[in-house]
Amino acid sequence: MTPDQRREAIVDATLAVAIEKGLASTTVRDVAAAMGTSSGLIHHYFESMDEVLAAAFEQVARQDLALSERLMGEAGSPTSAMAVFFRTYTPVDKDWSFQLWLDAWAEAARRPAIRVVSARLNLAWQDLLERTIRAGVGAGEFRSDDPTAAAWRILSLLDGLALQVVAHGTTIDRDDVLRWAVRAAEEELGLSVGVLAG
Amino acid sequence: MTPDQRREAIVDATLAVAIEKGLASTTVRDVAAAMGTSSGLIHHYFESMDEVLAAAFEQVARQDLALSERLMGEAGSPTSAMAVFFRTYTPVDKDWSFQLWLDAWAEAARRPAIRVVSARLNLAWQDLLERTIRAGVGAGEFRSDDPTAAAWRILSLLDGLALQVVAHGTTIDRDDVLRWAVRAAEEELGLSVGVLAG
DNA sequence: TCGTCTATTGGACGCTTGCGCAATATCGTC
DNA sequence: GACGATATTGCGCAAGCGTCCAATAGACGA
Repeated sequence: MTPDQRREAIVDATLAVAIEKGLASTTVRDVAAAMGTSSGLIHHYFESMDEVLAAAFEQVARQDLALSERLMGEAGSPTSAMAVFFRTYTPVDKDWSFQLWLDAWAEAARRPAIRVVSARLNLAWQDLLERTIRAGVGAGEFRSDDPTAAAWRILSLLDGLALQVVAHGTTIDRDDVLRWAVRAAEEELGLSVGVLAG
Repeated sequence: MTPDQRREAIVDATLAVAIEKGLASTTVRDVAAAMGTSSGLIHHYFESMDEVLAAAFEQVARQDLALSERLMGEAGSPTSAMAVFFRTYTPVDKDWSFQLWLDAWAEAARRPAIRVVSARLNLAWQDLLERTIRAGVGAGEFRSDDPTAAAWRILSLLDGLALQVVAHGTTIDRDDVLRWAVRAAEEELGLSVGVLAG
């Protein structure tokens, strides 16, 4: 294995563990066991465990963003791009990804490395939404007098609702999140009810 | 010190530590040191550290809720109660309180005691909002075909936006949060622009 | 004054953590 | 085939954690 491959393997293994145990309780030994190697190897490629965790979080967050960005780009119109956004942002089988976001937000205030990554990626999501909204307004599909605010509102409402599902699991369920967020977005963008659903 | 006073002292000390170090990395020894007592004493009053942390978080969250509930109750109408809600939910000088919410949401998945408290208090906030909305609809001040969903949307949008300020500090600022959330709520409840502001 | 009950101490226990380090395996190069 | 570089091992270290417990201190009623 080349150094680059090995670094990648470490990040992948870290991710696999973090999915099950959470970012905060992922240990060097866990990662080593997941790779089938020794724990010392990880410190041969990374200065500290914090850097490993930050790299893992960044990878997952960037992959999710890249996937949504690609699928939204392939959509035929801003309206269907927005529908794709809702489907890809709230996948049923990826609670662990959102749990990583919760961990990151909580840790951001105290860990500069995490704050930088988290802020950059949140901004990137908002930017993706804002560009889509502006395109929709330009194409006459959406109506919005403040695309910046609209993008933040759509994103933050989804975050706030999804948070309830992932953190508590009992307050509201996944269907509520998607239904309520989609409905708010339709209102926000001047669309008729049901256009963004399904 | 009576048992009640001691319990209270433990919770207070835990809070003081948690505000600085975060809920997740507050240890028994930290709390004992903050009180100037031994660590064993804490386990004489609490079954586990999880319960201490949950009690500390609950104290802050219940105080905030009680304050909002009281002030909203003193408001003359559902509309002004809703305006009071926005002013009390986003206080300038209490970032640390919202930071504890972030900690709690992230830890909820791993610590049952925290999950229970966090879920209960989130539900209580939603319930407070839902009751206000229903009162407003009954009084002919609001328009809403689903007060439950409306309450969750208003609360979650505010959480999602506030999260950006507290976690990152750079993406958006406090004024944006209040302005955007208020605007969305006015839309949600069929109010004219500016009614909930100031 | 004595006895009892409880608050409080302070350290031991077992476990886990990130990290460092000497020893070993592996592999490309001459 | 030998050698040097480096990838990899596996264990040890010191520190930290929550929890538990025997011992002590102190207050209060009999």
